[in-house]
Amino acid sequence: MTKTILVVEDEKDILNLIEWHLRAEEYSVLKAKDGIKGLNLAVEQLPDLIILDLMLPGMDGLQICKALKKNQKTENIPVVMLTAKGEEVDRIVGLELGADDYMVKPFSPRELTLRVRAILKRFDNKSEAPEAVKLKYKDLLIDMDSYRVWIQEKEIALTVTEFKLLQELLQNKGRVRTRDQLLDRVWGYQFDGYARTVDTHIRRLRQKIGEEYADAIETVRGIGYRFKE
Amino acid sequence: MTKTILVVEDEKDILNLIEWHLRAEEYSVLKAKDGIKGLNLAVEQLPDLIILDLMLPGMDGLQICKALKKNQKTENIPVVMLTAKGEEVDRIVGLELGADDYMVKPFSPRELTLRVRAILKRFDNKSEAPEAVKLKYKDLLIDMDSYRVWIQEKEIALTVTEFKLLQELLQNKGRVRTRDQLLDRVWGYQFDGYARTVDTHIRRLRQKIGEEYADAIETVRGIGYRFKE
DNA sequence: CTTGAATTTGACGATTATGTTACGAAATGC
DNA sequence: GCATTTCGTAACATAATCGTCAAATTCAAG
Repeated sequence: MTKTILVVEDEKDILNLIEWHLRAEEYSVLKAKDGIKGLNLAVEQLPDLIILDLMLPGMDGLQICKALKKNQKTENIPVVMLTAKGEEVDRIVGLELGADDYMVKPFSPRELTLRVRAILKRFDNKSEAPEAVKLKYKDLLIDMDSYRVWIQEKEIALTVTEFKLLQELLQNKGRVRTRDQLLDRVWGYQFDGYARTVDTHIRRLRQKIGEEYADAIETVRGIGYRFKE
Repeated sequence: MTKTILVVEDEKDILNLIEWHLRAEEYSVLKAKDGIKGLNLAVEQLPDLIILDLMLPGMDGLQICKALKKNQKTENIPVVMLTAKGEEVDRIVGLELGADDYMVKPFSPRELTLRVRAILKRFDNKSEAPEAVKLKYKDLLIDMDSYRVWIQEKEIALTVTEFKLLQELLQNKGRVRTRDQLLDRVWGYQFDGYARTVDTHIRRLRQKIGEEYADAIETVRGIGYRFKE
């Protein structure tokens, strides 16, 4: 679970400094001193994050970034761009080309590690979502990307609430979700409505998906609902 | 079971406002007006949640947070950081240092109490979840996640009360539970029914799980019941 | 073996949780 | 800005579950 970070930087001292601080934070570090090597390493090792100097021999940071974002394998790896003071004009360009953050040299080690941690956390969450974009139960298929549902190839029109409810139940197939849990996760914790609201939506959902699948949403009396395993 | 919340905030008005709203929600409130006192109170009283202003005299929110997370006794207490608008830069830092949520002033009382409730719930679940979710005795298997019970792969339909009763006995395999204990733990301490009620449910339970397993629930005359080791 | 207490058992009415439908308000789309 | 959809709530219907009671049975002690 320890994260790997690729650092592409031609100035040896800075490279080592960064490496040292990242290792202190228990990250695994890969190093490259020019753009070509950096790009190759990135594709081979698929690190969890890439720190990229803007000015590089061989192939500069912008080009590498562009290349990374074009490659399906690497397009989702977050990139932090390092720029020297005075290169500020290029900031926007760098971000537009797909970099996810930047830092202006000189930066403090503390700033670096905080930034890295923050970005990794952000992308962790991101990558959790796309994990399962599609859920299935028998011939019922739901696509979390497009918020659509099919039963035997035929699309079923669900409202957003119904969709989320179905998704939440299906995602936890076999586990009972209490009404409170469902309210929290489908409606959001800021909603303070009645638990009966859940019932009503369960009812509508069941109606729309037809008897066979309606029965798959089991009522656990006194607790809540559960999608049949 | 009423939760205690420590509020560390130097502005008297805000402190009282927060206190008032939390009390309205039946929380027990501790107050501190500077960081040092806050930290001491936290360690002494071990509240269930700490609301921490970022800007404080004596010792600022970040330092306190850091200190709390270093102390084994307090490291698992959730912290909500309060930041004034414009201090947003510190958000990440605050969260990185272990705060579990933050709120930007000014916030509405409603937002506060909802947030508090959500966080407490989240942490409640955390400490409950890692418990064993499955119990076994011979070919009898119970799954606390789905509230289901099987005997030799065949599912047995139990009501929630029966399920909890079985679970309670099985969890304390070999130990005798008095009827009063069972009433407390299965029905809840607020229930004031007769001990005979337990008998009836034991009866129904025994009936449903079949002779072999019925016999595993032993009657300890004059005391209560015990699940055979 | 007798006896009283404890437990088992079955029945029943009460209670409670959920299903169902309807309706007005809010959100959404055109 | 109007028409339509979607939502949350309430009210009622239905069904599952419960707690209590009382009679039957078992148990243990003498």
